[in-house]
Amino acid sequence: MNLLDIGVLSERSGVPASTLRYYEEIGLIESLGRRGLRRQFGPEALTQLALISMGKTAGFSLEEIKNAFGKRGVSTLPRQALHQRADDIDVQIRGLITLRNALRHVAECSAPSHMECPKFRRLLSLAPYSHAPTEAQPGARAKRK
Amino acid sequence: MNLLDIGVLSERSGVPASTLRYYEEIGLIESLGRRGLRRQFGPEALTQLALISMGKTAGFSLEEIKNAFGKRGVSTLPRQALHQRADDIDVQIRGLITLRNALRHVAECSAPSHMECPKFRRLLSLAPYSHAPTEAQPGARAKRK
DNA sequence: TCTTGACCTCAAGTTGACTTGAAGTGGCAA
DNA sequence: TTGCCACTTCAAGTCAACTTGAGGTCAAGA
Repeated sequence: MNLLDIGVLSERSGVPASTLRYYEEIGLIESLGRRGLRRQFGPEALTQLALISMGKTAGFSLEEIKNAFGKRGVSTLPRQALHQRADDIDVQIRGLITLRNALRHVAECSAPSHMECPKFRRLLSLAPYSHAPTEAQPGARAKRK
Repeated sequence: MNLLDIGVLSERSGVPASTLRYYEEIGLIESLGRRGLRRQFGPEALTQLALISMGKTAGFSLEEIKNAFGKRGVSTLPRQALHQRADDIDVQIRGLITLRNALRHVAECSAPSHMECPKFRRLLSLAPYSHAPTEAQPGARAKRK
């Protein structure tokens, strides 16, 4: 059987072994057994890690990712909640498009202060939550390396 | 002049006053003066906060956001770095689209485990970094509420 | 003038997501 | 059989980004 040693999974996924152990500890992924001391993972762990990576990028906490996709690919969330997450991501995508355009603009515009550039301000007016007194963005949380 | 009291800015932006003070302390935003003790902000602060919010969503650290857009709308980054950021965001957008589709699929698919659903796996194969042994995603950092 | 309440400062605490370090284990090549 | 070394556990440390708390200040309405 094609089980992956934690070291191999770490190398293939780019996720440090210490992080994989941590993910297993909090129930985000599952190892299928041991060879000696070493954890062995199934090949689907790679897919799961890609999913986790994307979920983190989307600003979901590990707990939320766990609920949405589960350890063995089983979601604990009701359909409605999942669609809500998807809707949040749509909003986020629109924000990112605006941000990307703003960055490209800043890179090219020669105005000394972008805050005073009308084109820049028009770009930002398209932000999905630029006028939002409403609390908290999509899955917004702080980020680290 | 139409200056905003910190309380008003907080209410309009949805950002807690304590956070606004923190942002000023680290040089991310700037108050234009005081009325008594109270900080007064210019109306462009609202735009800046929208930008900060989007930058956070994109996974940038406050330090990076500061460099990219500056306190007074002045970037300290070279053009090339700004375009690089924009490129990173493009990658991230593609990841989010994949994730959104995966969530919608999970919401509708009746397979007991999505990991074994061929459609789900095909969806994920479109992830921009699903096979990446390469380090660190775009501006990937950890997130909080 | 007096009170109120929203602000102020500064230090310390919190949170999620890891990382690090010390001390131990076990499969495998020499 | 002996080393080696990549793994193991467990506790403690780190980091960004805030939040909280104690004690203080001041503008404005009663």
